[in-house]
Formats: sequence, structure tokens, C-alpha cells
Amino acid sequence: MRSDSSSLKRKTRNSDNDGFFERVYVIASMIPRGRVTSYGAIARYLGSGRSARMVGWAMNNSHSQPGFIPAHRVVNRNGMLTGRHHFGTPNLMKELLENEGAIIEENIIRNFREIFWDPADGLK
DNA sequence: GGTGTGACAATGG
DNA sequence: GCCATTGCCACAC
Repeated sequence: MRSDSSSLKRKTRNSDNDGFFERVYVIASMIPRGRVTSYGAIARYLGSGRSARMVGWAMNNSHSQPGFIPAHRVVNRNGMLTGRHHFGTPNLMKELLENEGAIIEENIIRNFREIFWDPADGLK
């Protein structure tokens, strides 16, 4: 086959998945119940430790994903529920985490370090 | 193809 | 030790 390099470019046609976002969805889906992780941890696992913002943005697009993405289990490095406003109701994220055993106060996970889950640890 | 964005993270004062 | 600013990288327009 004549090195038809165009076959490599067909990824750009579908923005729904394929690329960085899909990886984020996979990792987010792998988060065990009762555990939480941070955007930076996921980004770092993907090899782009500084693309943590993209992880959060991917979550925003998670609404287009067929499966359910436990975005409520993903918080920032401070353990703060920064993305709660993107849920149906701001309290939903808190309720979900509390339902899984997380201790949340002032929109901040108190036992964040206790239930913190690293993607590399889950694949281990 | 360039600009803007964005649910963060790291660094500096 | 806390607040402000910069960097960052991939996607959408």
C-alpha cells in the first residue's frame, strides 16, 4: 500500500471522541466508587501533566458521551468541587460524593486525601 | 489557520 | 501562608 498518509488524518473528522477527550472519559469511567481523583492526576497519566484544564473541559463535553461519566468523582487538586455548577443541580455533585462515603464540607472534600485515587494505581 | 477558551496547576510576591 | 499572575495544551469557532 502506498503510504496513504491521509488515513491518519481521518481522526479530525469526528470531534465527539478520538483523541485526548476519549482518554479522559476512559479514565474517569475507571474511577472506583467512593474514590475521587484530580484533573491533574488524569492529565499527568495521559502524559500531559499540564493539560489539566483540558480534562475539565472534556468533562464538559462528557454530556455528549453515550455512557455515564462519573464527573462528580473528579475534582481539582485542592479537593474542591469546582465543577458542581455544571451538573443539573449544584448540590448533585455533593450528594453523589457524600453518598459514596466522601466527607464534603464547604464544597471541599475533607477526606480528599483518604479517598484520592490515582489512575496509575487503578491500572496497577 | 489563527484566536479564544477553559470544571487546573505551578510559581511568585 | 495566602492571594495574584502566568503557563499550558488540546479543542471549538
